[in-house]
This record gives sequence, C-alpha cells and structure tokens, in this order.
Amino acid sequence: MPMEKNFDAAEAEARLYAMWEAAGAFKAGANARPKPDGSPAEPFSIMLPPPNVTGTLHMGHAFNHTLMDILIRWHRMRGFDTLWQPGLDHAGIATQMVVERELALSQQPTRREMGRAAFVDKVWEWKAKSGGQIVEQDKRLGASMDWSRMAFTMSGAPGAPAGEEGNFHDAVIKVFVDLYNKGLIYRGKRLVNWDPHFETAISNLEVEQTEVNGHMWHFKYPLAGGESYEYVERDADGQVTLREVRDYIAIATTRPETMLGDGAVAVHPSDARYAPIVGKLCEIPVGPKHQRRLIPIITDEYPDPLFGSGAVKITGAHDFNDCDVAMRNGIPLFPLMDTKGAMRADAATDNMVPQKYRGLDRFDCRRAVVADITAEGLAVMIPNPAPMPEDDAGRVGFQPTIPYVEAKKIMQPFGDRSKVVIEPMLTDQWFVDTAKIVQPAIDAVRNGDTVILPEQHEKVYFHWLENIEPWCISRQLWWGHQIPVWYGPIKGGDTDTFEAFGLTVKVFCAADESQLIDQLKTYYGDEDFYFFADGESYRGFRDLGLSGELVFEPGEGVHIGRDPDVLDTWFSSGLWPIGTLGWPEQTPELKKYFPTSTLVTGFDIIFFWVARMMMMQLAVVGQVPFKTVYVHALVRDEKGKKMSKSLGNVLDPLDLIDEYGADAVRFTLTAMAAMGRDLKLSTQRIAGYRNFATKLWSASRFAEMNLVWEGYQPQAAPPAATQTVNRWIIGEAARVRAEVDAALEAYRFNDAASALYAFVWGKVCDWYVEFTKPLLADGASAGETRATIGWVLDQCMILLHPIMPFVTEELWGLTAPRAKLLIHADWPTYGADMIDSAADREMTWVIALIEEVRSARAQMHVPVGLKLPIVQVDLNASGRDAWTRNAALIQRLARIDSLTEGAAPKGSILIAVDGGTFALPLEGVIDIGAEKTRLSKTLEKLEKDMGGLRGRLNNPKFVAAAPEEVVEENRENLALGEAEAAKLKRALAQLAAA
RNA sequence: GGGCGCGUAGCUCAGCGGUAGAGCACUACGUUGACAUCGUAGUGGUCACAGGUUCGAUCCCUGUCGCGCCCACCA
Repeated sequence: MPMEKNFDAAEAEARLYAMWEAAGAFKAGANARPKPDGSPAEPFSIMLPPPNVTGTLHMGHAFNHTLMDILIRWHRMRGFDTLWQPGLDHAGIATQMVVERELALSQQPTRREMGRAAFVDKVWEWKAKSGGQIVEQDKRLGASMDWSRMAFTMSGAPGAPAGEEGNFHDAVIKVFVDLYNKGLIYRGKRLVNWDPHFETAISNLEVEQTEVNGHMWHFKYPLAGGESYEYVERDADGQVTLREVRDYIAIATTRPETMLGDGAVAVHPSDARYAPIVGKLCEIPVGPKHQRRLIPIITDEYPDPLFGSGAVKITGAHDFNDCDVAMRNGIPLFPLMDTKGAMRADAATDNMVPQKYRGLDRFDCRRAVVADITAEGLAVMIPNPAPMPEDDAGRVGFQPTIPYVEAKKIMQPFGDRSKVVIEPMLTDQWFVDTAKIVQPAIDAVRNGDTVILPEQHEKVYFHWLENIEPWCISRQLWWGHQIPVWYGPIKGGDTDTFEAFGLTVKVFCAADESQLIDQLKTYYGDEDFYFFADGESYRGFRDLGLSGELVFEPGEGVHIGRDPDVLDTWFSSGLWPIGTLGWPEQTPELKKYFPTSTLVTGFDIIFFWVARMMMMQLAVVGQVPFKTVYVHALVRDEKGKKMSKSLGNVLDPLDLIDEYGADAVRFTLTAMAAMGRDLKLSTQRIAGYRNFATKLWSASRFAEMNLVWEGYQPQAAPPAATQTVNRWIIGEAARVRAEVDAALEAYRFNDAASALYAFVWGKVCDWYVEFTKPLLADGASAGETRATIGWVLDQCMILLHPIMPFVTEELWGLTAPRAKLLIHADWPTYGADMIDSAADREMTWVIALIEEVRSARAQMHVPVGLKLPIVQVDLNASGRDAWTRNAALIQRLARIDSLTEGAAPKGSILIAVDGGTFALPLEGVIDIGAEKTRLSKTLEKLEKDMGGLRGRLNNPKFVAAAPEEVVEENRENLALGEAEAAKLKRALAQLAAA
C-alpha cells in the first residue's frame, strides 16, 4: 500500500503508543543486551519527579518528561537495562484542598462534619476517580515509562483501598521511626509559619515573600507612672538637632494588632537617646486603661538605631526576630491568635486580648487598634507634608499635624498554595534536625558522587544546605502519612518527654500499633495501660491517672493517644528513589537500579525535593540517590513571562499536540533546551518542526517511489557503496551519529536536535536525495544507491527516534519488515572510519560549484527554464576528476547542458571554485552592469577578508605566538583569496572591455 | 542586602580565544515526478557600553547601563 502523502499524527500516535504498550516495550529491562564482553547490561534508571495526584500535564511537565524520555529511549536502544519509574505524589495540601472544594460544590458534609476516617476515604475515592489524569496525558506525549511499576507516595497507607497496596507507607514510617530513634527528629514548641487558611504549619520553603503596599505606624508607649525624660537627638557630627522632654517612647510597627502581645521594648545598647529609660517600664497603649500591661524597656543588639525610632516592640509569639530577642532576654511570649488568624477568644488569653478585639480577624483588629490609639492621641504626630494655605477655620499659615503613618513597601509572607498572609505562630511541631544530616549531602556533591548540571546550580545547592534550618515536617492536615507517635504519661527519668499543661508527657514513637504496644509493655508492664486507636479517636491513655481530658489543638499542646498530624508531603517524596524500588525490602530492583542514574528536574524544586532526597537517602541508606542531576530551565510564554493560569498565558501541551503532533512539540522543546536559559515557546517554532517531520516523511515517500523498499534488507552496517555520492552520505551519517551521542552524553539536547535537523534536512534532503536521482536512473549504480538510500533513511529514523518517536516508528514499520520495533532497534556505534575523506572533499567541491552557478544564475536573472553551457577555463587535476565523475548531477542541479574547454567567452560570468575557474557564457543574456556589480561586490568582500589576513600575517608577533596550524591556515586562505581576486579582476577587466 | 543568569540579524535563540550561525520573518524567482508543511537565490550584525589581558576578544578579566530570576527576619 503506497504511503499517504502526509503523516497523520492524530491517528498514528495513539495506535503506535498502544502497540508499544502491548509489546511491553517500556518495561524495565526491555531490550537490555549484555555488553560486548558478555557482562550483564548496564543499568540506567530515571525516577519521574512524581506529579501531584491533582495535576494535569502542563508545559513544564512536557519539557521535563520529553528530556527524560529522550535519555530513556536513547539508553534503551543502546541496550542498557533501562528503568523509567513513574508515579504520583499524594500532595497533602493541594489534594485536601481539591477534595474539600468538591465536597462543598456537591453540598456534601464538610471535612470536619464527616470526620477524619470518612474524609480520607473520600480522598481515596477521588483519587481513584479523577486523580492522575496526567498519566493519560503523558501517553499522548509519548513518554515511555514503565507503567506496570506505577508508584504512589501513599501506597500501603492504612485505609488505602484495594489497588493501592505498596510499600511506601511502610518506608515512610520506618524512616520516621529510625530517624527519631537516632535523635534526628524531634518535637518542639517553636515559632512556625502558619497558614491561617489551611490551618496548618508549613515549611519556610512554602512561603513566598512578596512586596506589597503596607503602612508603618508610629505610636507612643507612655512611660509607667507618668515619668518623663529628656530626649536628645544628634546628627552625625554630634550636634544636637532635637531636645525635648518626653513621657513616652516611640515605636514603629507595620503590625499594630500584635501590640497586644508585646513583651518588651528593645533599644540598641549604644543608643544614647534611650539610655535614661532603659530598665524602666512602659505601657502598651491599647485596650481598656485599667487592663493595660506594662512591659520593660530592654537593650539588645537587634534594633537598628537608624531605623524608625530606634526602638522595637518585642512580640515574641508573632515574629521570628522578636522571638530570638525574647528568648535571649527571658521575655515571655503571648500568643494572640487562633488557628484561623483571628484574635483569640478563649480563656487562656483573657488578659492578653481585650474583650472588644476578641474574635476579630487579624486585619480587622489592626484597623480597630489603629483607630483606638489614634483617637486616644497616642499616635506620633508629624506636620502635614502638604500644609494648607488656609485651614477650615480660616487661619492663614496654619500647618496641621497628622498621625505619622508611612506608606511603605513591605515584604509580606504568603502561603504558596493558599495565597493568604502567613502568620508566625507558636505551636508544637515535629522537626527534622537537618543540621545533623546535611553534611553528607554537601560532601557528595563536592566530591562528585553526585554531579549537578549545569554547574552554576551547585552554588545554589551549597548555599541553601550550608544555611539550612530545621525542617518542620508536621502538618495539621488529614491527607497524608499520619505521624507514628503516641503520647502517654511517663514514669520518671525518661528523657523523651515534654511539658504541656503542667503534665510531663512521654512520646512513644512506633512504626505501627503492635510495635507501640510492645513499647508500652516494656514501659508499663502488662497491666498498666489501655490501648485503643480505631482511627477515629485515640483515648487509650485517659485512665492512666491523668486528671482531666486534654484536647489537642494545633499549636496548643498535647493529647493522649496518637498524634493527629500528618507528615509534610516532601518527607515522603524525599524517599522517592528508594521507596519506588521497594525499600525497606531489599528488592532486586533496588539492588540493580539504585543509586539511579540521572534526575531531570527544574531548578524550582532543588530545595524542596532534590536537596531533601540527597539528605534522606544518605541518612537512610548511606548512598546518594542519583549520580547526575540535570537541572533544566523554565518554559515561559513568547514574551518571557512565566506561564500561569492567573495570567492566562498558559499553552496547553495537549492542544499543541492536537494541532502539531507530539513529535513536533517534543522536537521544539528539545531544540530549545539549551542549558541554563529559560525557553520562550512560540507556536511558529513548533510549526517549523512539524514541517521537519513532514520532510522526513516525504523523503521516505521519495524512496518508496524509487523502489528503495522493494525487497529492502535492513542492515546495521552501511552498504558497501562504490559511488562517491553514497560513500559521502554514509560518512555524513557517521558524523551525525557521533555528534548526537556526544551531545546527549553531555546533556546538550539542543545540540543533538540541531545536528539531526541539519543532517536530515540540510544534507539528506537538500543534497543527497537530489544526487541520487541520476544514479537511480542508471542501471549500474541503481542497486547500491537504493540500498544506501534505505540505509541512510534508517539511520535518520533511528537517530531521531528518541526525540520524535512517533513518526519514526511509523516509518520504520511502513518501509520494511523489521526484526524489532524501532523503539528497540539497536543504536548505531559506527564511527569516523566510515568517513571517506576523498568522497567528502569531492562532494564538498561539487556542492560549492553548484551553489556558485545557481547563485550567479539567480543574480543575473537567468530564466529557470533556460539551460546554459559551461566553459571550463582552467581546472586542476582533482577538479577535472570531480567534474568528470559528477558531471551528470552537476549539470542537472546547476541546469547546465554542456561543457567545453577554453578561454572565457566574451560576456560570460566567471565561476571560481577550489582549484579552477569556470565560465558561464551569457552574452546577450546577462546584464553587464549587474554582473559588474556582482563581481565588484564579491571582490570587495574578498579584499576585506584578505586585509584581515594580511594584517595578521604581517604581524611578526602573530606568526611567532599563534599556533602553527592557525598561521598555516591563514596563509592558505590568503593564497586562495589572492588567486580568486586575480580572476575576479580579470573578469571585471573583460567586462569593461566589452 | 546577598547570589545567579541574560543583553549576538526585524523576532526567538545557538555559539564562545583564531575571517559571525540557525529557525522564523522579509525580498526575488519557481506548477523541475519526494516534499508548496516545498525549492532556489538573497537582504539583514561596531556580537549592550567603556576599559584591561592577549599576536589576536563576541568569547577571558574589571567596571557601567539595561533586563530577569533566586535567596534574605529590617521592626
């Protein structure tokens, strides 16, 4: 059946993908071949960065996955034992958010109404129904992952439905328990970033600092007992600029609502202005007068005397800096807010939050506080910067004062998911003591066990790890790995305890319930405890002699029973490399594929994920998780903006695949994957590469029409060709194969793409196909030429397959019966020995001659249909040889009808080639003026080039210092140029005579 | 405030010590038996600017000017 005129991507892609899957082509180890020495195939493994279970394929994934697929297909064809491990991340916050929204939309009970177990069931239901759409989308892209090994970061968790079995939960729990037992995980009451929308702690990486328009208010904190002091301000020279008696200390703040929790006012020890009042008390100027707290004025290095008033209110429970100051100085912390970021209404804070502010949202409270202070005259007043020439009462020259409020750009923390302002909150959380496990992760990159490419990212990696902070791993969510810790009362002397509400509580850490029971038995004996944990309530220890019932609230302390919190999603995805391979079981896959070969990822998750995988794998199994990390750039829109839904500039890869085909999308991303630079995607470019696929397709049709595929015998080795043209293209194939391998070896994906583009289009289609036309008509050489065309096109398909899998596989199947699918075809290894340098030289000469003639014809406006004779004016032996052997194709491609020898006839165009001169007699055809212009222009260019060469060669220092071959090359070029210039001049003289 | 990257043809980008490249766009010509998703030939560049190193700099160094990104607790 003859080939269709065009490749029908939409039809073929699904069919080909199904064929690969049915053939098990993606399975780990598929197409693995022993090495030439008989030893087992070398493993090559890549872990897919697990997309969120809520995710759909966006351009960043398409890029990321294309690069991985290229590496995987390339290695698979080279006979490596290849694994591309797919999977999904349970994505705690994101998923819980999606499911809660679903519940709201379908008017079902809320999360809290239905309770934890029921809600988690709902999430699993949702996952089964609509999670992981990205898998189907990846198939459209052509990603050749081993789907039979699909992993999930929550597999095997309690409550997981059938089909979600797996080791991941066990692995996560085991790691938590092990790290806890090694003292690398601890619980503590710390100030953490709190997301008031999701009501959970988040890590500092999940906080985005954004500049917003804010205000800084200046308020007076009156000194206790109406005391006053002399306030003196001096300039840099020590001259007094202000001297007045004050009965207050001025404070600047951007967050007046936190004043209620102030514990002190701090000034710098060297600040002479406040020296008279250090140690005295001042009053927080908010709330009913009789309830106002007095706080001390202290000194600390933290305040900057040049900023604001130089005095800082210290609110340890609501600011990270202040917390440090408070800790240093023994200042108490006063938590003011509840989990939603509203001012607390509960009894514990009675004396902190006055009645009128209780229950107010933090921002409403801010407005109220500002209004109240201002009304009371406790705002610092400044002259109105825009004085009125006349005031309301008609007073001329009156300059009113106004409350001192600076409009100010301030950095404000936002939750990266919730987009609400993050609140520093004092809560009990679990932390990984990263400082203790970070060093191996730093060393591994320093000593090259893991290589990060491009190199510049190593710096970023080092900087972050060297300044690493404790990692808060507990989240107040329900969807995730519940922390395997139970709390109970303690018998004296144990160290794993903490204080809460006057109770000393022991933390039990266990991988599962039976292990916990064992622990408790060791601890209390057989009779002393109850154990009861049904997934809903955890009251097992209530009767152990405690008085009262402890109620857990995030940030508020302790409960009896299992910790309700779950682990940060990144804690589990941090175990992705070993977890997907079956750890803690010592599976054969783990032995074979770990450490993995390459991680391909965007720089945006170096901290979130890459660094943590390094730390965790090293801490848990003592090995690096991957040998190479290839960090690629971001995909942006054509204007260079980051694609985002809110900007509406998102290009959907699936739309592009629909329109241009997956191969075109893949090739575009590959061609633009230059290291270290963001790529701006334009559909024009994709269309161009779609055309490229079409070009290859039509070259194959050309072959078909010329019976190349009739009885074609696919061979790995090139045919033993005798024709120069055939020998030449075989050499070119060898060249491009080497280029592609070298490029991929170095992760220079764009180099591989452009080498292939230049070969397939620029060499094979532009020249070789044309060269073969006369040969195919010639009985003697037609056979070998057909074989060569077939072989060369096979090489195109093979070498392009990693980047353009669909069109190449389709051609592979259409053109000849094949022993294997292309996806499993053997990647060539032939080398430079296939380059026939004589053929190479000859074809380069032929191409140059044809181009010269074409150029001359075009510029003289010789009609396309008009064939011309050519005159060989002078030509050296190799030129004559080349002409003789290629006369047919030169005449065809340059549209020449005959050759004569002799002097250039009058009114002819001179064609200079390496080793000689031709003339195109064009008397009566050419425009003499135009030809003069053409020759002068060529001469001018030549003279300019030669000027440079002469200058250099006349410089004795150049001749002395430059490498021999550079000097030699310059000499040769100058000689060639001079010969050519002489000819041009002669021709010009002739024209002038005519 | 630190750190990183980028300014090369009209556009999007490669390149990187030895005479400036690609694709797209543009211009002219073309119904040549693979391909108009095409062909042939062209136009188009002080490689941001200023110094320095070098026989030689788009490339290395320093500074300046523009852009972009990452990290950072200035109340």
